[in-house]
Amino acid sequence: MSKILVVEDEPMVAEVVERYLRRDGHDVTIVFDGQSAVEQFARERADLVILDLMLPRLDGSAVCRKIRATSDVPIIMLTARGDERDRLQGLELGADDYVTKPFSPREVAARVRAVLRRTTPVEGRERMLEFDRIQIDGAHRSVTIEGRPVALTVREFDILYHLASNPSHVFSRDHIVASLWGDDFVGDASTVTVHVRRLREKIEADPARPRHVRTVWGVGYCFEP
Amino acid sequence: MSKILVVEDEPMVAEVVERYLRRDGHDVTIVFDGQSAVEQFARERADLVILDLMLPRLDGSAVCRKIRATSDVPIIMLTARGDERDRLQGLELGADDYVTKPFSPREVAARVRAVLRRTTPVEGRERMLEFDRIQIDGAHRSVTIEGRPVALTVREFDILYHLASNPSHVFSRDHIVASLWGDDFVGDASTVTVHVRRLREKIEADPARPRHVRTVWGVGYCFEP
DNA sequence: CAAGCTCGTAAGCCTTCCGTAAGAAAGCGC
DNA sequence: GCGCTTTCTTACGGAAGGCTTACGAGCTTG
Repeated sequence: MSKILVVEDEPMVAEVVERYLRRDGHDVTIVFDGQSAVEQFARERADLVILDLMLPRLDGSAVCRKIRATSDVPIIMLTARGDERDRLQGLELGADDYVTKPFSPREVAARVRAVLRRTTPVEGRERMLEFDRIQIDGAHRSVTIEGRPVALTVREFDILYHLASNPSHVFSRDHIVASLWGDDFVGDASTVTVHVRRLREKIEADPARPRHVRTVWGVGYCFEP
Repeated sequence: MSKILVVEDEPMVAEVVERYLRRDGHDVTIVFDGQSAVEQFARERADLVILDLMLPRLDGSAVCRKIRATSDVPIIMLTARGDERDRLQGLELGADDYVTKPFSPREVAARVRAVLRRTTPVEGRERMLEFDRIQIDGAHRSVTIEGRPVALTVREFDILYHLASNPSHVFSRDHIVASLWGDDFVGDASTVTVHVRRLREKIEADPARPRHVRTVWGVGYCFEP
């Protein structure tokens, strides 16, 4: 789901938090001191940072400043119990939220969900794509062909929607992989081939001679109304 | 969305709160002392006031009283850390809710949403949703299927109502949790799964093959008339 | 206070989906 | 037509997501 960087010097705390975040499907990286945090963040941008204020080598506020210098990534601070100074410092530095110790890992996970919901904008690309024979409803994630509803899987729908949002434009397999799976997908572009195959099985009258999802030899696929 | 007046003398805090409220689509005005608050409110009525109790020139309780003299606008108090006296004073003065410092901006935003939900009656709320086989009465919170009344629990009804108010629109579990439980719910979205299961048990002819509350794999649930 | 409901959590099962690999077929240049 | 590359097709094991069930806590009711 999202890449989260946890900066916490107490291994036990870090571990518990990690477990909870992983359960929410996040990709978690842990570092135990401030210096490593900055380095790690420079190396690989996270979608959210959980930052303890008390850290060895480089304290939380400094880390926050350094990160803020180059990024608007949401930051959740872990502060000592209700310390007024900490709080002000945190807000001043641009933390998006903070949790005071002692905290429950659940609470942290909940905050993470809330912040992510807030910061990752709801997909605005939920258009309705209508053609003579085929309608693709982005909001409902449903497809009808000649009035008949067709059940597509997540991948199939995403591919169809992607292609159909630019009719007769040719997309390479690599492009499709990058758009739908993300750049960090380690795998073969041939996966797309299989999905297209299954997609055709569902939406084409004759899957062997596709009419809507055409193959452009040596290049990729394109959607024709 | 709504016009909100923030009365807070600490610019940093005010700014963060403002940022959060704006993200929720509100129209935010900030003033830094009590006297200005009263004047500003007289000049332009707000839909909600966020009021620090400790203020220069004219303190929060006085401001609250003055505003209350002419308006029923919802007021959210910001009080010093868990000070019992402050809290009582706040409620006594007619505040609708209060948040104790130190607070997270997210918490304030959540309270604002909650208060607005409470105080501004949403149009179309408590509607009567009628379909061929199912009638859902929002006002009486009752449901009939083929003329036969069905007893649903609070959660079950809320979920059904939520889904049915947008037929064939797909809602993710997370979305449902956020809408019905609120942002500050600490818990698993799988709870929804269980409630849906129980709901189906009551309204579907064959719960294993649901007709009305359909699962959209990898996405969520949707209601079909 | 006992009985009954409702709700949230956890655990195991089951279905569906996904990615890969490998051989078959098709398109291209010659 | 012949080799070569690209795409199609198929099958399969693992993973992910959803379903189901059970249970304890909390609340209400009698």
